[in-house]
Parts: sequence; C-alpha cells; structure tokens
Amino acid sequence: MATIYEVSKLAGVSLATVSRVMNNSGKVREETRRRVLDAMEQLDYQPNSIAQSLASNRSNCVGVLVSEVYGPIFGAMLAGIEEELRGAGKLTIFAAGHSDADKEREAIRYLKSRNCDALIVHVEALTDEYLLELGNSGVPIVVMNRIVPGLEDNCISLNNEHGGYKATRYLLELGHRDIAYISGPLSWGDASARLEGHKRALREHDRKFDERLMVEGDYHEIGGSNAMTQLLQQGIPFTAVACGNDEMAVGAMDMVRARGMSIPGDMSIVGFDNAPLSRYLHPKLSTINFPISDMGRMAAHLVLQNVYEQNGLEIQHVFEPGLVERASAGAASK
Amino acid sequence: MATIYEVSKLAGVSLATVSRVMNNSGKVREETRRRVLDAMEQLDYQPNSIAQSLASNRSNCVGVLVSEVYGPIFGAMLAGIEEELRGAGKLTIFAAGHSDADKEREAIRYLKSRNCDALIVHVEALTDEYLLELGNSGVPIVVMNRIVPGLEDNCISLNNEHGGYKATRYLLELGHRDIAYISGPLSWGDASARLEGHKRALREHDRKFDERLMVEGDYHEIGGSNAMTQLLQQGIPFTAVACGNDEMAVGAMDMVRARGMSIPGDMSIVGFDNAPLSRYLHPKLSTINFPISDMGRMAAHLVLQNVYEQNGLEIQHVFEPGLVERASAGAASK
DNA sequence: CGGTAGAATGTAAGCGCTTACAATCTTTTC
DNA sequence: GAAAAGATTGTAAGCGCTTACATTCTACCG
Repeated sequence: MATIYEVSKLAGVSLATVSRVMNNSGKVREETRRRVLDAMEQLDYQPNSIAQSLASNRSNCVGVLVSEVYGPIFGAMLAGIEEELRGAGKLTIFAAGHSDADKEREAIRYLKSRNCDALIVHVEALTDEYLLELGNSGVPIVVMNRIVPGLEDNCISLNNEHGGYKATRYLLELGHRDIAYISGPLSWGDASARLEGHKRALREHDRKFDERLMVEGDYHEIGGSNAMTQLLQQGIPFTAVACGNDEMAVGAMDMVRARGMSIPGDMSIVGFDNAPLSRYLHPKLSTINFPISDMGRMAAHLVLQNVYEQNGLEIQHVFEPGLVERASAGAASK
Repeated sequence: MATIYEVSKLAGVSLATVSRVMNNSGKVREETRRRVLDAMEQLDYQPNSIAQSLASNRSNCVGVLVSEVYGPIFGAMLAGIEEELRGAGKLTIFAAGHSDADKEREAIRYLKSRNCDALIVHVEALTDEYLLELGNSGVPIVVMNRIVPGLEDNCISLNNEHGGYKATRYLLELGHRDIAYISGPLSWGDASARLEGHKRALREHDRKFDERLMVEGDYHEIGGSNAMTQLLQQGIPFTAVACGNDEMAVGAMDMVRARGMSIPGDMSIVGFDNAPLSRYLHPKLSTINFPISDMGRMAAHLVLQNVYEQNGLEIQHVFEPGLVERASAGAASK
C-alpha cells in the first residue's frame, strides 16, 4: 500500500501539501492539487486511517451501544445510524449491553477504549446519574429512547405517552368501552409512559381506568399470553386490549384464539412498535409505529452536528408515534 | 487519558517494559510486573488502541460485508461474528453490499481502507474471480455461503442441496405425490442448489420432476404470491409446495388462503431458512433451519485461527440444514 | 572471585499521518 | 519598482505505541 510519502515524492511536493489536498484544508494552488491527485490515482493511494486517527486525535468512529445486536428494533436502529454516518465517512462500531448494568458498563468501557469520537447509547439498566457523568466525561454521547435530565439536548426519544394514548383512543373510537391493557415492565420508562397514555385516553373519553384490567407483562410473547390468560379468567368483560408491544400482542392473540374467540370479532387487539412480525401475524396486527430507524438516523445527525461540526442539519429530539391500522382491531359489536 | 509514558514513570520502568507487561510478551520479573500493573490501575490506564494498531501494523479489527445490515439472516450472522470476535478482543466493523456488484466492491474498498486484518464477506454479485483475487491480495478473507474454487478452505457454507432435499423428502414422506416448487433466483447458487435437492428427492421417490410445477421467484413475499398464483392457475393438481425461502412461503400462504383453501388441509407448505417470521405465521411454518448464527461464529473462528494464530479451534466448512417441523405441512389426504 | 550465559530492562527508531510555524512566491500598493 | 500583504509550500515535531537491538543484572560455573 502506497504511503503519503510516496505520493509526495511522485508529485514533487511535501508531505504537508499532500495532506492538505487530502483533507481539503488550507490553500493549495489548483495546478498543485491536480498533480497530487494524479499521483494518488497513479499509486492507487488510500490514506491509512489509523495513522490519520493517531495524528489528528480523531478516530472518525462512533460507538453504538444497543441492547441486542440482533432483533428488529436494534437492527433497524443500527442500520439507520450506520447508513447516515457512512455517508459522512464515519465508522460505526457497536456493542451489546443485554439490558444488564454490568454488561452495559463494560460495553461502554470497550467502546471508549476504541477511541470513539462519540457514543450513541441505548441502555436500560444504567442510571441517569451514570449517563450524566458519562456525558460530562469527555466523550460526547447521544442517549436513545429516554430523556436524561440535564442531557435533554443529547436525547432522542419517542413520545411513548402519546403512542399509548393513540392506541387506546383508536380502540375507543371503534366503539369499545371496556379495554384491557397489557403493559411492559413498569420499571421501564417507556412502558409506564405508554400506560399513562392509555389512562389519559380513557379519561378523555370518560371511561374509568380499572386496575383489574391492567396486567404487567415482560415485553415477551410468553408474558403476553400469561397476561391474557389472567385477564380472561377474571370474568370481567372487555372487548379490546392494548398491548405494550407487538411481541406481547402475539402471545395475547394466541391465547385468545386458544379460547376459541375470534380476532377481531370477539376481541380487538392493538400492539406497539410496528415490528416486522406484526405484518406476518394473522390477522395482521394493528399497532403503533415506532420509527426507530429514523431515530437512529437522527442520532447520527446529532453527532455529525455536535462532534463533526456539520451544520444545517435539522434536529428533532422527540418523535411522534403513529397509528398503523391493519386487521386485528375492529368496531365493537353493539 | 493516561499514556504509557505516565505509567512507565509512575512504575519507574521504561516504555518497553510497560508494553511488555501489557502484551504479555517477553520476560518481565514478577515484581516489576506487579509495579507496572499497579501503576496502570492507579492511573486507570487504557492503552490507546489506535497507537497500538499503527505501531504493530495490526488493527485487531475484522470487516464484515453483508447484503443488508438489517434483517434476520444478516443480523444473526453479524451478531454471531461479533460475539465471537469480541471474546477474543477483536473489533467487528461492517458494511452493506446490497447485492449489487458496485456497492459490494465499494464496501470492500471501504473496509480495506479501515485496515481490517481480515474480511468476512457475504456477497452475491461479485464473481468468483474477483474473490479469488481479493483473497490473494493480502487481506485474508472468509467467504460466507458459497464455495469459491481455489478458496475452499476459506469458505463457510450451508449444504443447500441437502436442505432442498430434506424439505421435499419430508413432503413425500407425508404422502404427497404432486409437489410444486417455488425457487429463488436461479442465478444464485443457493437457490439452484436447493432446487437440485428438490429434484433429487423426487427422483429418489420415483416421482418425475415436472417443469411446470416449478416457478422461479425472487426470494420476496410478492414473488411467492405471484408464483403461487401462477401455479394454481395452471390447473395441474398438486397438494404441496416447497419454497426456496420463508418469505416466499409467506406470499404463497397468503395466496392459498385468498383462494379459500386451508393450510395444511388443502395445501401443505414448507419454507427454507427458519427465519423468525416463520414462527409468527399462522399456521406456523414448517421449514429448513439455516444455522446462520453458528456459521457466523465459525467464520470468526476461522479468522481467529488463520489471522490471529489462535489454534485448537475446530473448523467446520459446510453446515447441515435441519428440518423444523411445525404446522404448515400435513399428511396428504388419501 | 572473575567470567559468562541468560534473564531483565532500557534505548531509540519507527508506524503514516497532521499541523504549528517558518520559508518562499506572487500580487498589490503607492 | 520596492515594500507589504497574502498566498502557497515546506519543515519538523509530534500522536502513543511496538520492537529490534543494546545494555545491565543476576546467577552460576570452575
């Protein structure tokens, strides 16, 4: 691999000049630039990014911490971030935190050791304090999916409350009066915000929130079916259920069907996330869209702006979830 | 961030000694090692990986080229590779080739410019010749999902023929006599191998392969439903269909249902890949398992062995697909 | 106890770039 | 046309590490 030195020799200029044309920094006479560019081409020169990083103290690399590398949400987020950063010539590296405080800390340590210029983190177990400290420790960070007090300008999140609200309002507008709710783990901010939205929708439609029609699940399929079993066994009538996420909706649907009820005939169901699986269910699941890929892109914009001084980018901190009407929810029978 | 220099000063030794204890290279007296380790801890020293890379001419980084970052297959592969490499202290970076020759070349160029020590590539558009050349050009490569003549030892692939065989054999054993096949694009090696397996199964059960019961699809849902439409319109009777992948099976299932037929009552269907979506379909899709995550892990082992001189790793070049029985295929009615 | 092999440690030259600062050319000004 | 200002280019000192080679210790030999 040719080095900058060989290019400079071939072009008959100094190292500095070659570096200048590479980085478009400083003034270089047009003719000189040509010569350098020609030499580069002739040698098929590729700058050594590692040497660049060392010399400039910039790795041009941003680290992304996700809960799972795999899976619809994180995959989509990662893909969005990567695409956007690549366009700007930045490298994306990632690590998985598996929703565990130790692993998340370890992953952050790992990413920092790789000299990332910035971190985009989607963490669940770490505290706000830790993140605040991290944010003030030198590495610029962007926090996904939650709002850390004191770091608001570096957070990208979804209006979960509004999403929960929309799901239940949709059901109410379909004429349902008794609506159950299967929530995610309430210790997680997003889950409780979604539930709040559900309650507000009920309130605004003069329906009382009935504690007994709310079950806390685990965001997984099994939690959804368990929750549905529990709801059904109580004997309290309801004709629709809003779920904290799509996966639990799957479990709930299975259970409903196992009881011989039809969807949406006997029971309307709406999910949350608009995960790919929601399109494959039968009937296709009505749900709330979680534009995670766009949010990833936006996080990338944020670092491009804050760290790489790219400006003119519009930043949106809070995203709005939208209703996706499909077939799992229908009008309430009179 | 502390540097090696500060550590050496605090420990009262030279740079070289610090470097030696860091890398466990060369002999260092136990007591000296202690002192250095203590100094490191005291300063919360983290070696600068970039400087290490530049000095050692090793980036400790392997590049992965996938077709799409997102999606079940590549996400799983990426996750498998990353996990394995991380365990060995190696960094994984990735780029997407989008099954396009230009983009794939560009992505490879990009990964090379990041000084990867090795490349793991899953490419579809690039020719064997290009890969051979790449493999001989300095960067060690591992090729996923295809066998490049001359590079056999660096390929990790699935026995697609056997997978196709198993799918159809399963249907035959269920008593089906007339079995249609919806193939992926036959220009792709995996698709044609799967079809070959189908043919062999037919042959071994004394059934003639009927050209008219085979339609070439595009590996996408829409291709599956189009293919099914075409098959159904011909009026040639058949009671089961094997699909080149799960996505096409989804399309096919939709179409079958749209015609008012039941699955598996009127039509048995088997897919290929065992993608996550297959579990969410209704009925759940019987399919052929594609252990892509394990294959990713194996690719990581291969580079660990070949590039990072780690030995004692067992390498398996060809993986066997297994049948996953679920509910979309049933016994043929007599 | 001098000599010597081998272990432990230190010295210093890079790795391929960036970037202050210095040096040299060109223009412009009057 | 000489000086001043500005544009262009060059010089060289790092960036934080690794590593070949040189040096110094230590232990053991006869």
